[in-house]
Amino acid sequence: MTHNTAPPDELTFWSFVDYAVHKAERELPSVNAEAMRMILTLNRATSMVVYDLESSVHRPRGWTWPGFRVLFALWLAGPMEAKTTAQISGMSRAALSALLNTLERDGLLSRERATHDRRALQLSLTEAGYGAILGVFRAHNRRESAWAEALEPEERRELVRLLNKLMAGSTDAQAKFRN
Amino acid sequence: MTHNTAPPDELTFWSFVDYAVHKAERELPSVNAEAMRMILTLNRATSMVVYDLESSVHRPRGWTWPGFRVLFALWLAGPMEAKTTAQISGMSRAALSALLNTLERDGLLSRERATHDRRALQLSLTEAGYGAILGVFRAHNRRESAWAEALEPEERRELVRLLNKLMAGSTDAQAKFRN
DNA sequence: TCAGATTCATCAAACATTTGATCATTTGGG
DNA sequence: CCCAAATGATCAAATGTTTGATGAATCTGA
Repeated sequence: MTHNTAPPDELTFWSFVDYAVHKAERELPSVNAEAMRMILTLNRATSMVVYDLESSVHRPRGWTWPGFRVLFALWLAGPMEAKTTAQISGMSRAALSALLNTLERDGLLSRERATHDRRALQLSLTEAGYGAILGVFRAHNRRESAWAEALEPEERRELVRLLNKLMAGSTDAQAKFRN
Repeated sequence: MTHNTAPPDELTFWSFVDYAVHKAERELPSVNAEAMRMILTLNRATSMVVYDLESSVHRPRGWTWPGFRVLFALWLAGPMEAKTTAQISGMSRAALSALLNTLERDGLLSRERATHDRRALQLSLTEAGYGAILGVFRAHNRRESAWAEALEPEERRELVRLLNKLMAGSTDAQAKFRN
């Protein structure tokens, strides 16, 4: 660092955003500080929400966040091919393959060869899996509600609108998507 | 599912948000759909941004997202105790311990026992680490800029404001934070 | 029809993360 | 002063993720 400004005494996960943006602006004049702040804030906010949900809802019930995502998709969209499950729950096919070992072992879902294409895999919730996702989702949604109360209804809609616009713009940005 | 509505043919990572919220509303009348939509959208948007950054910037350079976060913190805040690094880069002390093995092996940072407390660890970037983070951050920031262009300047500020408000409200929500 | 290309799933190795245990050092109270 | 409690770091085992390779089934075009 050219100008070695000491960091404030208590630098936290959250206050680091402000600190980092200002520091980067001073050190690297070419930086796009607006963009940096937006992406950094987005990541930190999401990280806090996920940490809370995972540690207060999922882990205590012996679940993981990725496991929840798979069971959630299967609960809402019904039995489907593994390829689709990977798509809509946001993971690679290889990652899902590994994850399925745990979920199947725990008796939450079943893997079956598809009849129309013997390469493909058909996934479906077991009875136990169906009962479990119902209860876990209720707890999950209660925590979501607690988070949502931080904003006014109008603000929540605006946040969703802005995030949707961000995603819609990702094609222009030539963003990389999962296969 | 009580009403077995077939999912639309092409259910994608992104379109699943809408599908899931509507379906959950029908199946589970007690659901807080607003909250569900907000958190789901937040997670998916962030996930897309992170996937793009990691796969187009970090992985091709042999870096990982968590490794970048650590080097980034160290670059901006300067040498510091490992405990602080874990705090501001958002990981547990145990996770950082494991991550340091890789980063140290790759010659990007150095671990030293702190002089004032021989239990504590002092972390600092090596010359190589300093040079590397500079280059990687530049590329990282260019991708951030591309994402940011999806929104108008005023919208970017509003998004940041809303996310900050969400975080500020997390104390009221009794959210769980990392130790 | 059949051989090459494509698609689906899994495996392997490296990496990162979680919880809970262990070990070393420091601190604080009697 | 000294021992118990607290603190900092690491380890161990289980889980999940990435990239790249492999094997099986399906498709395609000559």
